[in-house]
Amino acid sequence: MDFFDNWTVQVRKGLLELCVLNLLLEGEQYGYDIIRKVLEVPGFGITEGTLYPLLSRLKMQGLVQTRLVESSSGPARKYYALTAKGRKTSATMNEHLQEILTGLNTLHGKDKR
Amino acid sequence: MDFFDNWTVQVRKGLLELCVLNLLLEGEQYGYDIIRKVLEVPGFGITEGTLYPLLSRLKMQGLVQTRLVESSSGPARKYYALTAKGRKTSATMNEHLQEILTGLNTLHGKDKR
DNA sequence: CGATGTACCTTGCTTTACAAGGTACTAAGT
DNA sequence: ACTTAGTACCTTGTAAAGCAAGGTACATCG
Repeated sequence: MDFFDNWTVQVRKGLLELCVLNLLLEGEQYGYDIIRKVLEVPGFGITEGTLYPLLSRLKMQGLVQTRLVESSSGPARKYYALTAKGRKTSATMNEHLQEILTGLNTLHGKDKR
Repeated sequence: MDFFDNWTVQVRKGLLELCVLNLLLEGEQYGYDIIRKVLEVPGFGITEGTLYPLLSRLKMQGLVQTRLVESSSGPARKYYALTAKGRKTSATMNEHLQEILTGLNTLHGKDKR
C-alpha cells in the first residue's frame, strides 16, 4: 500500500462518520442500504467492517436510535434514525469541518489560485 | 473526552498531513516553526508529538528532504523542503480531498441550502 | 439441497493523534 | 555558579478508527 492509498484511508477517519450522519438527515436508513449509497458517493466507499462498528458508536453516543423491521425478502433490517442530539451534533460537525477547510485554504491559497 | 472532541481528533488524521505539505509549498520550514504556524490556523492545532513523527513519515516516503542549519540562538534547526514528488503528491491529495468534499455535499445538500 | 443475495456482527491488524517525558543548547536572572 | 525560561529536536505508550477477513442467519432460485 503506497503513501497516497494509505492517506485516503486516514482521511476517511472522522469524515465517514459525518458522511453517514449527513445521509441520515434524509431520513431513516438501514445498514446494508447505507453501504450501497455511500459506495455511490465519489471519493468515498465503505465496507461492513467499517460501517457496523461506526453505527454502534453513533448509537452508544445517543446520536441515532434504531428499530428492527421484518423483511419478507431476507433477514430483519435495523433502521437507524437521527435523534435531536444527532441532528445538533452533525450541524456542529459540519460547521467545524468548514472552519478547518477554510484554514487549509489559507495555507495553500496565499498567492496561488 | 466527549464525542465531538474525539471526532475532531479523528478528522485531523490525514488532513494534518496535507496541512503541513501545503504549508511547505510556501518554502522550506523547520519543525518548531511549523508548529507555531499551524497553531495559528483556525480549527487546526498540532503538538510536537504529532508533528515530528509526521515529518519523519513524509521524509521516509520521499516527499520532503531535510538540511540542518546551525542557529546562534539555540540548537540546530532541521529545515524541511518539498521534493518534486512531494509537490506532485500534495496536488493529488488536494484534488482527492476536493472530490470527497463534493461527495459529502451531495449528501446533505440534496434539498437543503 | 446447494448457491446466491440479503443483512447483521466480530476479530485482528495497521495507522495515526496526542499526552507525557526526555535531551541539549542559549541567554537572562539571582 | 545555579536556576529558570525559551528554543529545538525526538521517543514512548495509549486510544481510536478503517479494513480485510471471517462468521451467522434468512430467503429464493435452480
